[in-house]
Amino acid sequence: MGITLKEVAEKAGVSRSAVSRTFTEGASVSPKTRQKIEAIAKELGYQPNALASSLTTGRTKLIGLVSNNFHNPVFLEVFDLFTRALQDRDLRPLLVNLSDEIDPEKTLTMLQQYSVDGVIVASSTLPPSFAEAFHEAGMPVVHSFARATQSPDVSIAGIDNVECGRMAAETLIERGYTDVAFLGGPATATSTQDRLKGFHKALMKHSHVNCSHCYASAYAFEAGRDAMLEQLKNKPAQAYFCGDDVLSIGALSAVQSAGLSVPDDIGIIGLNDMEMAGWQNINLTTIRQPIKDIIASSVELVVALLNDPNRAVEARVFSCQIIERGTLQPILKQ
Amino acid sequence: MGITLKEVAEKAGVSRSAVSRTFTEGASVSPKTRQKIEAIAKELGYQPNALASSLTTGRTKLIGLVSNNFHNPVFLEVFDLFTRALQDRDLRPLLVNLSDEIDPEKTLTMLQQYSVDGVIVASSTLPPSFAEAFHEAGMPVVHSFARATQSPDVSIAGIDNVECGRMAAETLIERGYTDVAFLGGPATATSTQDRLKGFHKALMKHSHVNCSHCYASAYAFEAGRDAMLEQLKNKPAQAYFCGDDVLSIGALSAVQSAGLSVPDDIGIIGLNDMEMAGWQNINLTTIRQPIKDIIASSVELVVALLNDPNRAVEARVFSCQIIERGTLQPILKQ
DNA sequence: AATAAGATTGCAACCGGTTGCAATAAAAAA
DNA sequence: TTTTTTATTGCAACCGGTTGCAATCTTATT
Repeated sequence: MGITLKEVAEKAGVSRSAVSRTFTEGASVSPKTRQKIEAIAKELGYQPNALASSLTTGRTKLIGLVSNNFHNPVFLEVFDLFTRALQDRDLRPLLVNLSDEIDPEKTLTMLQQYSVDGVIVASSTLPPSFAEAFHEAGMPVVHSFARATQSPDVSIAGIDNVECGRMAAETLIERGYTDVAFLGGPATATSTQDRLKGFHKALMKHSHVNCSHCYASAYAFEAGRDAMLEQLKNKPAQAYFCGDDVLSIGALSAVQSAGLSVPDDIGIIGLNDMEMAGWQNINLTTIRQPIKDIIASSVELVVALLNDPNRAVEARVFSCQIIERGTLQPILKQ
Repeated sequence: MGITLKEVAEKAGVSRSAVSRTFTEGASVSPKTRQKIEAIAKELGYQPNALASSLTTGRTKLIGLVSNNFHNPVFLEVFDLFTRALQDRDLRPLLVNLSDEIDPEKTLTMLQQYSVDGVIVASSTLPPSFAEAFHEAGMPVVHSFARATQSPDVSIAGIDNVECGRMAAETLIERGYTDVAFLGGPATATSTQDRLKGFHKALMKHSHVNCSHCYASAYAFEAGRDAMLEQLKNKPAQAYFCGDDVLSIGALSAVQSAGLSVPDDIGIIGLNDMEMAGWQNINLTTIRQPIKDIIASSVELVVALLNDPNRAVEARVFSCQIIERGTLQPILKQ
């Protein structure tokens, strides 16, 4: 389809090596020949074939971007940030939609066939074994939004979900709620488990506070709405820490459907601080996860990893912050 | 990094050709040798290198998925559907985030360097020239959500935006509104222009109806909100046809902030029927664009195009449908 | 001007596959 | 059993580049 090295070389009256070197950073070519070659290349519209060169250089500049949540609006932000960060470093995201996959096997072979330079697993719901499978196959991997562990088996970038659970609990206590609940995401997700753990642990110290929990089937609007509707059938808690913002919005909608008001009847606090949380008709009090930093860090890590395959596995954990909006009672005056 | 053809061939005591043929659909290998080779390949963990083979076959199975709107939630649905449809056909989406690019040049060379088999431009705001640039470079291209023309220069799949404008206008008239407006997306987008055109044209026939229009700077929440806030400073219209759903939600939020109610004080009708439009706390009356069909069609088209490069350029135009929810006055009794 | 040091260049082999062609083997027909 | 026909296989060239090495050309040094 395109012009090849050989054609340029012939027209320029030089060897193929010369042309190759002209397009290779730091290779030895005299200014004179480089100029001649560049002129002819431009004239012919020559573009070096990245795939062919990857054969010898061993670099494709392809990064597998693997995710499984295409129903949570926060992931649009995630994809935006990832694609830009990768493009800025001259890397190309090969997007993999895992929606129905459980097994890393198929994805792994595909990524191997395309010799991606590295893989980023962007998900808080996939089990650690998923990223580990890539890692064991010898690929540079970063698991973004993964469980924060001191010594993970693959490099991770994310937040300490236990700590987030604690923050949520203390925020609710501060507001004077005495009957609170955790409305988590999928029970199997590490993020859900950790948030619940931190939430419980912090509430232990406050024996006067009643605490319960339940799960939504996914980090998605309908799941949150359904879970909250279920809660409303019996006696609901005074305030809910929801697994994430989209769940919160689902829950919010359920509460409103029931003719109750937020925060007067029921309080809600989310997690993520996605763009929508700040929309004035949602106005969700939430815990901000520093998505930008996590993603910048993830890309940085995967690049470092592919430059030095023996680099130690590393965990980058970012702290979160409460964003006060309108879905919790105001703080109690002491 | 990986096991190569040669290693498998040596261990199996056959030629490299034999191994290659074993992994090539429809190639001639005896069942006996195929079995032997497959066993050894599995044992060694051999994966054929897709990029190397692309050199001779001329097929990479890579499809450039080019978009510029990572702030409109409907595009999460779009990416979900595209990635799945492509994966189902054993194609890989190479995602390109155009957010800041105006010029197709850089993207074009990148896609050429990676020898993508085809390109899908998913955007209703990019000018037609963008997709045309790829087309002129000889790539199979489909422009999804493009302006519907009888004879486009590149294949397209989308809706007839003029017709949508008409539908919106007639819907508003049916409800008895006599002072209506179009709150469009970016004025430069063909989708905006066409929707306005159809809207105007339909209203021409109803001289008793007053009609105006304005533009939001992007298909995004804040843009819609800002535009509506601007409207509210003066005397706003009775009902607005908003450029799309996310603009509608922004507008909705502005109306509510102003202490007005929808649909009692101001009516709103959107376009797209994205998932969120159906959320019970949004409940937006809108025009459904058959995203699924458009995307399925786009992928079908690009596949057809790459199987037969001489295939005629084709336009696939889908019709839309009003989805009644709660942001317009009920229909007038005759 | 002669020599040494440094730059530039082309050759040829290689990256990991595919494929036309001719040679060989197996199956079918005579 | 011999001859045809058909299936399988390996050889070698090729896809579009890169790179170590040795040859050649420049430039600097003495």
